This record gives sequence, structure tokens and C-alpha cells, in this order.
Amino acid sequence: MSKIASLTEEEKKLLAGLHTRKQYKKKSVIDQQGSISKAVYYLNNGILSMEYQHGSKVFVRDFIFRDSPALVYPSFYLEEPSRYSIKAITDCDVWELTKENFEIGKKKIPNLGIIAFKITNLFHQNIERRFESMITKSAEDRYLELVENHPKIIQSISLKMIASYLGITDVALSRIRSRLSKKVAKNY
Amino acid sequence: MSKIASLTEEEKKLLAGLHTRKQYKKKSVIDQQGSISKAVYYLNNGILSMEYQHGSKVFVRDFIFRDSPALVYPSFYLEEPSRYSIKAITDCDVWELTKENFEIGKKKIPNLGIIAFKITNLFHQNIERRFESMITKSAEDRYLELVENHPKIIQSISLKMIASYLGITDVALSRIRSRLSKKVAKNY
DNA sequence: CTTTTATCTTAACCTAAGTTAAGAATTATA
DNA sequence: TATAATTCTTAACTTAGGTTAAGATAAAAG
Repeated sequence: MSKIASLTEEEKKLLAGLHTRKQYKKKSVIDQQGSISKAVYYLNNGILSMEYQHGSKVFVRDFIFRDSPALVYPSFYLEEPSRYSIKAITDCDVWELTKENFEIGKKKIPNLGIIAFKITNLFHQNIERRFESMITKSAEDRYLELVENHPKIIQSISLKMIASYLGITDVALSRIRSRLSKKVAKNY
Repeated sequence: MSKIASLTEEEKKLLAGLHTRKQYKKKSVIDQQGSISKAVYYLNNGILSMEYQHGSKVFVRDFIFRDSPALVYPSFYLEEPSRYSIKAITDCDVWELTKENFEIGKKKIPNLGIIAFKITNLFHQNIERRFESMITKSAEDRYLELVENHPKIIQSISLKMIASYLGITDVALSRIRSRLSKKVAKNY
């Protein structure tokens, strides 16, 4: 967090003390859609997913990779039912900051409100970008964009989840992959 | 704004005094993509659009109808280049609150920060919903949803802009319309 | 009032992606 | 270890939507 706004050494220690370190096994549900988000998370290691259920189907809204914050926004701030769940795709190692400790921290660390505001902005920009690429780009381009930003994604996340993230079916993604590998083969 | 958080009569007057009433002719650009948003707007009358340019094409990100706030988020708060423009689709009558006056207001009206935060949350929820319906619904369903929420939209907004909002071409929307009118005809 | 421009519809053709299904390969589990 | 359950690929078929183009109507602009 100290990357986002400057904190004194003392404040860093205080903030760290307000966090709880937790381990989650693969497939565990950390925050449940429909209930009030219990904490903000900072992911030390592993991969998280933000998912929402719509009818009988589950959609991947986003992936969260190591060294990033995970926030169920605005549920965490407003204490209202959340639109999505947070799940562990792999075994995960996270720092949790509960709502109570966040409020305690805000009183003691003036910059914490600003940090929260900036994280919120990051989340907003993230979905804006995602929405924009959904409208302006083809599924193939969206896939290439994702793989470029996160090359290791193929090893650790199932094709079905990646397809869901991209807004297409697993069959369609498999087709895109084989089309791409044929394109690459042509260049030799 | 007083619908969103309670303000005293005195505060309401003060806040109103910080606003400037302006008239915009149809097609005028109120806030330009790439530059820093100059104000928050409250739309008294008319229809605004949020648009972004991507390459040579223009996409409608959202419509703003009367009695609603319009915010270029997060450009207005962070004073960074905005991702989209705000334009007047029809002649518009708006209240403007500049960044300077917003800062003045925040010092004098304790609840104004909270109002700003809530408006921000509304904007976030808006794009979340839009993203979700983009992924989970067909263009036809998205169109029906839009018309249901804003029946007068057909009279005041061109088919091309509505299509852009839905993420499809004008030809595709025209096709959807004729398909729907045939469906209705069948029921008689 | 006339010409130009924008708006909307319709048709023909094409491609991307959904659906269903079947088979191979990998991973879980009894 | 054997069986069951996922995961991934491929194929066949269908449908929604993109592209191009042409014609009709309506709105701007001269």
C-alpha cells in the first residue's frame, strides 16, 4: 500500500498490525456474492477470481494476481450486499483488513482514506478498460491482450475460466487457440 | 443532490450559489476526452451522452437523462485526462459545479464529501451493471431493457447512437427492431 | 425552394461465436 | 489401482451480428 501513498515507518507498522495473514485452499470462497464484504484483501501469493452468478451460470468478472489489492466495491464501504464473490483459484496467501480495523486505521493514519480512494479509482479504471475492450475488440484480440499481460495465465487458470473472463464459451476459446497456433505455424 | 444526503436549508442555498446555470445547444461538447474535466454537472433538462473515441470510431458509453448528475470520473477528482467526452444530444439545461467551487463547498458543507462519494458509487454501479448485461444478455435483450427503462429514447436519440450504446451497428439494431415488430404483429 | 447530407430500412453475403456432441487426456477420488 | 469426473479439442450445424450497398425518407444548408 505504501506504493500508493507515502506512509511513515510508524504508520506502516500500525497498518500491518491491523491486517491478519490468512491462507486459503484452492476453490475456497473468501467473499460471498449477496452478503456484505467482510474485508479488503492484499494478495501476497496465488490467484483470486471475482465471479458473479447470473441465473444458473457463473461468470468471471476479473482475475487478481499476486501483489495486488482485492476489494469488493462498493459493498465493503457501504456495507450493502455485494454483486460478486471472491474465490481462490489457486492456494492463496492474503493479508486481510476488516472493516473495523479499517475504521480504526483511518482515525490513526490520515493518508489511509486517500489510499482507499485511490484503490477505488484503480478498480473503477479497471472495469472501464474492461468494458471498453469488450465493445471495441474481438474475442481473439481480448485473449491476446490478456496473455500478453499475464503470460503464465495458461498454466494456472483453466480454459473455461479464461473463456468466461473473455465473455465467450470454452469451445470458442479452444477454437481461437487452434486458429492462432495455425497462424504461428504458417510463419515458419 | 439533497436526495442523496440530507442538507440544511442553509447548506442547500450555499451549494446552489456555487453552481452556475448553463444552456448548451444540441451537439455541443461540454467536456472533451483527453483533457481534465472542468466540472460536475447536474442535468435539469435534455439528454447528455458520454462518448469515447477509439481509433476513428466513436462509441457511446452512456446516456444521461434529466434530473441526474453527470460526472467525468475519475478525471474530475484526480485532475487527470478523461477517458471520455460529455456531449449534449439535445439542447440542454445544466447546473455546473467547478472543481474550485467543489473544494470551497467541501470545506463549508460537511456532507458534500459524502454526497460526492455516493455519486461516485452510483457511477461505479452503473458501469458494473452495464458490463454485466453486456456479458450476460443478447443485443435484443439489452435493447428491450433500455426501451423499458427509457421509453421516450426512440423519439429523441438516433438509432445509430442507441446501437453504439448497445455495442452493435446501426444495421444490426434496425434488424432487431423489425424482428421485434414482426413478433408483436404475430400476437394479433 | 432546391440541393446536399444524415437517418433509417432492407437485402445479400460472410464470419464469429453459440450449441450439441463425441472422443482424448488429464486429474480426482473411491 | 480402477473408476469417475474434469478438462480440452474437434466437428457439424445454427444463429447473431458485421460489412457493403442501395434505396427511401427526413432534415440541414445553401
